[in-house]
Amino acid sequence: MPRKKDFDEDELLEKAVNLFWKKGYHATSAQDLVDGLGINRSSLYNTYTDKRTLFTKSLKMYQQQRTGLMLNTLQQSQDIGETIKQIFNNIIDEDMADTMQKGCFMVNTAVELSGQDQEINNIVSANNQSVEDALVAAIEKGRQNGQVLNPLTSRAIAQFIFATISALRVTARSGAGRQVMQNIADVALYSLK
Amino acid sequence: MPRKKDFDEDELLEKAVNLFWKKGYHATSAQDLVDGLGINRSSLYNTYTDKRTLFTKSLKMYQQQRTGLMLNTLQQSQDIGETIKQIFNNIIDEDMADTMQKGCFMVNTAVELSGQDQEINNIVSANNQSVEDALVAAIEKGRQNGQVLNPLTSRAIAQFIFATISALRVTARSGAGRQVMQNIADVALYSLK
DNA sequence: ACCAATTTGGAACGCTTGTTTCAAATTGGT
DNA sequence: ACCAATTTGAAACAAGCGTTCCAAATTGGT
Repeated sequence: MPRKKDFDEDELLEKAVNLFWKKGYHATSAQDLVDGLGINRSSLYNTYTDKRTLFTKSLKMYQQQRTGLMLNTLQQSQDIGETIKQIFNNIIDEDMADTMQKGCFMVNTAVELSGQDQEINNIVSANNQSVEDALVAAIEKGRQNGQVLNPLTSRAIAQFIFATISALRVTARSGAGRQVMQNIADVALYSLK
Repeated sequence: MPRKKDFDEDELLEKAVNLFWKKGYHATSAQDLVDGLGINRSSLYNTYTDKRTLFTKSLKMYQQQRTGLMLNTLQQSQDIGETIKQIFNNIIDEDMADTMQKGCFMVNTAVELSGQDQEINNIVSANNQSVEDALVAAIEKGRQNGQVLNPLTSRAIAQFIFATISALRVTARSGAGRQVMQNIADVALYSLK
């Protein structure tokens, strides 16, 4: 049998995530990837097929990790107000800790590519839908426990919360400071009361 | 004296806006611009210097037109709730009428480039600030007229409204339908009550 | 009608893009 | 120790990128 790869595929995929996340698909060149992953061109191409496939794999890995965390948080929610506040705070802390202002890989990709690439549009849409559905379930549960007084539908509120999350991450990517982020989250939370 | 240009610079600039708006900076090639504007390469380069300059001019034109309209609307506001609702509805109508799902040129650009290009970052930041300030003024006025019960600061609310506008346009760019857009706007408006 | 200024068209530039090729190096199994 | 499979490195690929060049065409002013 042959020799084994002397690098870890997933570890490299994580590096690819960060490269694409920072500069987007078009602005990240094959050379950037070779340099950033620290492997040879050949290895890159015979491991990940091509740039687009590597991008797709990167996006899927990101989605599983990040969205997975959020779905868990929502499923374990006991107090919907606290849960949403916690989600907002996590986002704010993460974005403020990121010196590269990367924002959200999923949102960035949606803006850059979802109008021009059907497969990527599907990944983005499926992700949005799963988060939205988890939000609906958590809000519905909170409503039954008397935690939600807002008379609008749970789905409408869920779509609003999701939109606010997107907005926070676009805001962070544009270089806003913590106070702005906190203000947006505070006003959004106020609307749930 | 020499012959005059046989095309209108601003008219062509508007075409450039639409091209960059649709596909973004990196994905719009010089060839796309030549085809889309319908002029020769030479004319393009000796009129607009280069691709980056053309992009910058396009972005500034968009900013003056769109933001100008919004600032006017806000300055003439008599009922802040109605004004915000009207702004949201205009955005929804415009986005739903756009078969190309272009979203907002300013938001798209912020996501694609503002982290990597200082000059463009400045244009985006200045734009955001002017809209935010106009929102603060209009909210402040509404507050004095008893139209705003929300106890949070006018600036916080302004930043939230601006974020919601961004979110609406990212949502539209991702391909969402009218109902989703309307739901987001409805919940956001509820928070002003 | 002519001159001078400017635009125009088309070819060509050098460079970077994403991708492929292939021989050499490496390694596990027998 | 050898074979077979696989990875690796470096060079090369064609295609497309943004940009420049220059001769030809066009036009206003005198």
